Amino acid sequence: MAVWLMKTEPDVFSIDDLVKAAKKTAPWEGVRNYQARNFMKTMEVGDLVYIYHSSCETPGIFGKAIVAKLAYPDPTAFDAKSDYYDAKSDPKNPRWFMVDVAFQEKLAKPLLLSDLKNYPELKDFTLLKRGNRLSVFPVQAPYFKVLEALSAH
DNA sequence: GCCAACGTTGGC
DNA sequence: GCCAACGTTGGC
Repeated sequence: MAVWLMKTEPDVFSIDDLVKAAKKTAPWEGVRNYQARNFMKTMEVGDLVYIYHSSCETPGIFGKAIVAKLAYPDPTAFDAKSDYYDAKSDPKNPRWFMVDVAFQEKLAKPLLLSDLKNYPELKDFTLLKRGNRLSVFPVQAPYFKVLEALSAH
């Protein structure tokens, strides 16, 4: 089982929105970055996903989800009315993909970015690396262990 | 293929 | 709102 982190702006889609979604499952639409897309294409059903809230008052990891469906074409790329529309994505050769994620849990104690920065063992964690803007990336085992330990407190 | 200009991300 | 960092675009 692989572990991932996916960012979302809670004003747009939050962990609470995932709780409220039908079957507590939602398509992770709107990713328009090739590296993030490529990571989603390698996800497997059952993989763990940390849900991170960005561009908000208190950025941090607020919950966990599970990959519920393998990557498939993101239909919003073909919808001219969507914010995520991409005229250059050909339906016959889709450019953008997404997975479905199913809610697993909200963290009793969120892992706030401001707190995570205090742990030297997370210094090289992708999330905390200078200039990191990637919205989907793998969480390596050592960092997974630290995050699990911290969220268990 | 280079690289300047531009757009986006995201913390603060 | 600011701005650093990064990705993408497009002229050459």
